[in-house]
Amino acid sequence: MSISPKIALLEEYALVARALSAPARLSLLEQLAQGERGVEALAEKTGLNIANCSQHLQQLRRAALVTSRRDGKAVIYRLTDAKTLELMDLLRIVAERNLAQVERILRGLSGGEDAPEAVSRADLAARIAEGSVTVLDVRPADEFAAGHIPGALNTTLTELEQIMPELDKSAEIIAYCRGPYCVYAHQAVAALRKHGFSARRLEGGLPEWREDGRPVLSSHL
Amino acid sequence: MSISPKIALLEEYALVARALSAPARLSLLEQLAQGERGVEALAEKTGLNIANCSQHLQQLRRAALVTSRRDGKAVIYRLTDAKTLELMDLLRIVAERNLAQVERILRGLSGGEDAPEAVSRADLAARIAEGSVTVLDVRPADEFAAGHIPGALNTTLTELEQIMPELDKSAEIIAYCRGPYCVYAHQAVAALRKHGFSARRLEGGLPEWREDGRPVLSSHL
DNA sequence: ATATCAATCAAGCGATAACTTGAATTATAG
DNA sequence: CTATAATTCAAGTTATCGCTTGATTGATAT
Repeated sequence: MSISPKIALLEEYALVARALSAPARLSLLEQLAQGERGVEALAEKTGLNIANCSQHLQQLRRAALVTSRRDGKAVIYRLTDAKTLELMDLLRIVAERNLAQVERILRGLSGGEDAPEAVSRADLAARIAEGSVTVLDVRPADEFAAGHIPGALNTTLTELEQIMPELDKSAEIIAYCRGPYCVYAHQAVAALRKHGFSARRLEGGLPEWREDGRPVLSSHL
Repeated sequence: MSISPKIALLEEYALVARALSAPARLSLLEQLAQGERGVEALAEKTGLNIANCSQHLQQLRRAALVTSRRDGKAVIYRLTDAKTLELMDLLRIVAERNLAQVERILRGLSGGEDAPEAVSRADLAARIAEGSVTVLDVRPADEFAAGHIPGALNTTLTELEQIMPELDKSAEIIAYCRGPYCVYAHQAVAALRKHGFSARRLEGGLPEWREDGRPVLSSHL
């Protein structure tokens, strides 16, 4: 005898939520938000064992949050559509608004200082146009190469201190990274402010910037 | 040694998703979307054991999707804010758009027939104003009493066939129930159409209608 | 205070999930 | 056709989840 359609529906909705309920899978989704990737590349970026990574990706696929295609012997995964991003974002918003623990972690990232408000993407676009900001891309070099905001400077957190002397102290620095789940920009802003720079974080990251239809530059194809 | 803040953040986001990953909890949220309730009432409506129900509610509270207050010896739960509804809705949208299984279930609810498009709440409001529709509330009587669309007729699915003769065949019937997770309206529309009525489903349910700021009538306070 | 009712806590059971390891597929290259 | 590389499958272990049962807490009413 079949279970009630009501329960069957709820099971399906729950399946989608369950796919989002493991940190490892959220991490994979964050990577995929940057662009499509193969299993091996995703495993390396997220620090997962390859078989394990593949299994997580299959769960995401079952929940229809990602899709895959074959390219030779590789299988390339990507986000199904913008709704996946919306879900991730809403999840984060609810957690940030209501969970004390999240606030504590974010405060910790900012070195105890009060972090300034993030800059909206529209504001950044306007300020880039008038040339009054330095844009800092705080992601690994390969992700920067795959696509970044035109005119952005690329640095990792560890290199940041070394290149600080070269930065223009008179212009405000806007840092961004992979997106709302990524903490690099938070940490970069904290480090810069500690050294006397005027710095803020971009709201969202490259995926959101791209989603807005704003220009993205790739170093090599 | 503490884990990285990055992972800690993802754990928190995952906690919210996990709270949404059990059909029982989605069912509780659906009930709470109707209005605040005590544990016992929720247990009865969802068919859960009381202790079990309490535990599920606590998980929802840990994820900040619901809040609770004491009222005498009772503990009253309610949705934290509209974001919780948004999350539930987005979950449903992703599942409906991308999961074949969901489509199959929904088609089954409509008795194999092609179900007509749902009516938007704005359209219904306009048509109520001009008096050209019969509004049907397909929820249990107690929920109807607690709040319903003014002018709506209340019936359960089982009683529907008996009251059909009293219904105006010339006016279109718009059925609604608890909301997008609820299947009563789907089933009522299917039954009505099978009997030759012109019937459609309201998009969303009473919680969404109320959220829009539209009038809601309670039979007793 | 004691009794009562609503809700929560605590312990135990079966089922499921995450991760690891090693084998099996699938598509290309030689 | 065989070899190789990328991915998936399968099996096993440990941990966690959902549910049940019985005891406990917290707030009223007698």
